[in-house]
Amino acid sequence: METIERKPRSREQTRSGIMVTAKTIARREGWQAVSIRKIADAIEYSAPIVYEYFDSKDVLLNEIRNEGFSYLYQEYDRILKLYRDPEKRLYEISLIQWDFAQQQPEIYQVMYSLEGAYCSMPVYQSDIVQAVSDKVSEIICSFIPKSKESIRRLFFEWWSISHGLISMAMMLKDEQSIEMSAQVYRETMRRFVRGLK
Amino acid sequence: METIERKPRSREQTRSGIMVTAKTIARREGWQAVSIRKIADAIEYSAPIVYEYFDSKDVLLNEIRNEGFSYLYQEYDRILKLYRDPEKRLYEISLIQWDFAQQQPEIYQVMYSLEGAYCSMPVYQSDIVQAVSDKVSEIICSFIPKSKESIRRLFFEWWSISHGLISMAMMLKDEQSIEMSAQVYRETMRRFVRGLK
DNA sequence: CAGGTGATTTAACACCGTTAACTAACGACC
DNA sequence: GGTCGTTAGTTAACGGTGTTAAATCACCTG
Repeated sequence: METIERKPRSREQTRSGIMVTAKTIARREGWQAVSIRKIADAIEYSAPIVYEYFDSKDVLLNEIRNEGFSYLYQEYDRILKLYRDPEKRLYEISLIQWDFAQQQPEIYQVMYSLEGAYCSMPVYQSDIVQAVSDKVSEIICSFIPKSKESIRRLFFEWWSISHGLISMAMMLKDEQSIEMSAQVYRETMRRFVRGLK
Repeated sequence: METIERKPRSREQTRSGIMVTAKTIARREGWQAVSIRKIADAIEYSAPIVYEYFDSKDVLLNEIRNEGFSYLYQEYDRILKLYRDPEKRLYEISLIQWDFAQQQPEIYQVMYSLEGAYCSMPVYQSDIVQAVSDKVSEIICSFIPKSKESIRRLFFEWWSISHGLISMAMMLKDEQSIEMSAQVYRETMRRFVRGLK
């Protein structure tokens, strides 16, 4: 039997409200300013309510991280349906990575524990991260089928180069124009993709 | 009559003791476990004493970060005296970056605000970071003299690729052998250096 | 009406960074 | 000797954190 909704919000609404609020505060004031009490205030509840939805702050951050990887997974899928050429595919996926980091920096930060957005759970223990890795690895493999080991190395290299340029651009955003960083990113990723064949 | 059990230490000794202790705790338990009180306990003083030496925790972390960049500066200098070939120079400097991150991960973390080692002060405002940047830029310039803008882009690219591989290797250290990461690092940096001429 | 049940809050604990107020020891001067 | 100022070091406190146990309140059922 469905209970009557006293509050105009369903359980799922409240849950996602907590996540949205956390991200909003993080975007405005940085992750280190995100506290359970501040989130509770914003959603007009008391602090312990947050623990009805998330076992700890750590799992809340982990959920947001997974949300980020999940979004990337979707977008990668979209690209795979749009293009057939492996070169085009990998390059477009690289661009998605960049755009994502620009448009939702607070999520990107929590995904890689950047700028005080600490999440103790290791990334690789998440299924969605594994799925994203597999998807990209597959594209690299479709380039030139190589040994599993080689594919793994190339994926590691692609991921690292992309992440390195993105995180460094974030770090230097106040002294180096985003447009210049974006140019270097595009050139570098294009060169990497070309170098694969 | 109870005597003072605390060893008489000079001001400079105490100061560096604080920094060493902070790094030791960070190495053992991670940066998020480093607190002023814990440091004070370890050096057998009360918490406010730490503030006699550092205005805030932020300043303390910034000092440790600068110490890290200062070490790199020294090592880069050593390389410049050892080799004349620009290609060799840049490659060796890349290797120093890697070794440093492996041997003193806690310092590397605070240098780039990784893994909860948050330091609010922006890196580029530090003179020593500027000096390190200039040194590497000079080497890149000695390769093929190009426009200031091009040098800047190449330095940004070198720094990002190196940092990307290092931070990703750190992140995946429990599921991907360091030796494999090191191999990819060496190959990638070698390829980058070769590509410059 | 009484009782139970689930949602929600209050109060508390043990920490955190940071600062003000206090104490104990020491040397200088009268 | 006694009084002062200085200094090193402490304790105690403030407002904040994540987290949990206990208390409260609104509602449905018997």
